[in-house]
Amino acid sequence: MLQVSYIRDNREQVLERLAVKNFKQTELVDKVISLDDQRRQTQNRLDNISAEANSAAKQIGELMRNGKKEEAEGIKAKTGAWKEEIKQLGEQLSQLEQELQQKLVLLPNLPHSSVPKGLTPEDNEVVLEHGETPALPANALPHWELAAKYNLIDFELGVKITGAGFPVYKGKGAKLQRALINFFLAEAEKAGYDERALPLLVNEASGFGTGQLPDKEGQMYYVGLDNLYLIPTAEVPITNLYRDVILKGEELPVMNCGYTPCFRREAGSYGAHVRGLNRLHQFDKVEIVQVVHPDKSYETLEEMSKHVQGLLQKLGLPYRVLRLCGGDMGFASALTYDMETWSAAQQRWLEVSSVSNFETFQSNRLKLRFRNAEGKTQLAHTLNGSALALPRIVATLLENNQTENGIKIPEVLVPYTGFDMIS
RNA sequence: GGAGAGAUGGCAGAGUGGUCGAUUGCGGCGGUCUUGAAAACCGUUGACUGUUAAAGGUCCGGGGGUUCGAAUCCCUCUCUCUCCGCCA
Repeated sequence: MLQVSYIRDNREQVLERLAVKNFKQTELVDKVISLDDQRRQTQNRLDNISAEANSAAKQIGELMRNGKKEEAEGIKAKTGAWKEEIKQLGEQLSQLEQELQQKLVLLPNLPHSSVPKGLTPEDNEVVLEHGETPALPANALPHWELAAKYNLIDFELGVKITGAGFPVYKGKGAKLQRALINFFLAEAEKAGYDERALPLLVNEASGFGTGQLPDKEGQMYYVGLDNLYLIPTAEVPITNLYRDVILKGEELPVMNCGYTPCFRREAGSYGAHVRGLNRLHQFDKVEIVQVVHPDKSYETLEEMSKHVQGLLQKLGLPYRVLRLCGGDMGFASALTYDMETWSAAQQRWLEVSSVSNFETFQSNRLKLRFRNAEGKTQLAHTLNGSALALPRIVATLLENNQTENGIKIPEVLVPYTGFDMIS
């Protein structure tokens, strides 16, 4: 959520930046400003009358105590008019505040100045490519066939238990999952992230804090009986740990990581591009989150991107880094890097991580502040990234590392899997 | 699922109609003392809004009501805790 004071002071710039994000409802900006004007005016009138009423009430109290009942009655008679007006202004005020809030949550975050213009994934900027595309044997298979051939994943069993998009991992397939999770967590810990094990169901306030609610509830599974949502990413519970918190300056940066399953409804997706592990309703992911000083957040974003790239390098996967264009970015993000690995058998790039700086967009919703050098409270910046999401990593690992004799496990994983070959 | 209790400042915990944004303790910060530290003592210490700065306004779980005046009385919702039951 953008800060109203910022919108007021930087109207032109806000409109310009929203255009980069391809945001059309620019009239909302002026609507917000005019609603805020009305809000301020009403607040001001209410404050003045309240001040009068307060002092009258005090006087009455004083007079009563001194036994001057008649004088007190005299003042009492004058208070009736205020009462009605205070009530009316109060109602107006909360009405205006509500309307303002409703408009405000519709505005996406402003993109950073380095964000390229553009509408579709084609307009994303390739920042770098790393690693060689592996040469596969002539009879190379896509991962879903490899998974069946080596008995690693059973998609049909998942359908029986739950439905499409909920695979069952078996044997070495299951072990590989566990190994990847442990490897990612160990790497995150080495990089300074403190692990959290988290609730997988969150309440409405948490959904609002990170920007999933309102408006994107269709992407989450909802447990209506208890009014809770299954998390689409660990970002939600981790970042919300700091909701309504004022951190000490020296507590920054906060660095947390966590492994969770993630649940996404992905309504309406179907077809070949979602086959196998390419897109699931439930998948495993290790997430990294940082809460940092506003001066440091872009430095931090680069550092987080480097961390994710380090993981891909250690796994020996060819990858590229994209700077997302305005049209392809998330609602809450100011700058996002996507990391994609090359899936050799499918001959396509698969997104395995997304690292974003939200600046104050989330912290404003979360009321996540820190005490700055002047001792005043200030909104902190929040960032997060996948480090990493498992299914597409598994897909590329299987495809890229297939040989005549089976699938080779990257050396760094062997201590975690206990085997170096799937055959 | 049944019964009961409760929700107040970073924490603990007073406050049952007026001078209460709120006693006190702990914690935090600053100081005195000390070679240094601890102890002791003194001072200070909520958030939001508003303003050049002030003044002023709002906030004692959320919403509504009574009253000139509500942390305090009434209604309602939500949440938490304890005991019993069930259970990993």
